[in-house]
Amino acid sequence: MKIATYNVNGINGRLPVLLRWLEESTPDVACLQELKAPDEKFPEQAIKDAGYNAIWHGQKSWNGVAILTRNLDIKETRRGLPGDPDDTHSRYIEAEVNGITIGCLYLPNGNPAPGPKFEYKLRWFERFAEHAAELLASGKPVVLTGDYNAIPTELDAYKAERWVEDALFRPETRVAFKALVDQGWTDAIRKLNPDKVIYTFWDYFRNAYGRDAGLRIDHFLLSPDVNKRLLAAGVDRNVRGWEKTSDHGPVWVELADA
DNA sequence: ATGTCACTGGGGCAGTGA
Repeated sequence: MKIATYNVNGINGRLPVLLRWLEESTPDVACLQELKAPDEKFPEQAIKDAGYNAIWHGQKSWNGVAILTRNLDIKETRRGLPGDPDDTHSRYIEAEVNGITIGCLYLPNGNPAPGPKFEYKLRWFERFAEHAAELLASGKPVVLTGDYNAIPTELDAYKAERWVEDALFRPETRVAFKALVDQGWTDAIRKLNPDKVIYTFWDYFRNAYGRDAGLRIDHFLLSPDVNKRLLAAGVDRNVRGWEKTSDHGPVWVELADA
């Protein structure tokens, strides 16, 4: 079973890129972030024609998350992150697919930091960690994947020293990410590549992709029994080189059957 | 600081978020 995550940066603007990637990569599950579209503008028919079922949680202009499946039923278990009824951002959707609970998240960017956006990021991170702990305690197989907007370590950023003041790499963000993983999750990409420089994002400025000046901010966290099933993990970095592409590349894991 | 995208309102392009 192949599960992927992809920050599409505008699902309608990137639709040709998304459809091409789905056709070439054929993930069984695809978690999408940054739809940048309200619910009624989700390209439901094009996704269906590509062979995928979908659930989505959209929002006008910003954010927005979706889970797509190919030949698998989706049972939605949560829409929106619990813990703050005043939070209006569409940043979390969760479903049970093929016996696995899959959480698809778009963690706040948090820049500029310090400031209210960074405070929102840290609060969101806390709420997410609480929910993650509950999922872990349930004993069910769980995958939490998406754009975490968190650079875990110096290995995960080109010229990390330039990112120390940025919300993606500030100490508070790194501490929050490490505390989350330390609940008992496995960072799938890092587990299979302990020392390798692997990026999932290259910004649009200064030919970052051409220079491979990237960041690793899209992550797969696996619960212990999913971790035992982990066969492979990778980044479809070539997709970042396509025309009219997102600034993120798709990331995926391959799991053995239960 | 720089730089480049997508989206919105409103009908060109500035403002916003990333």
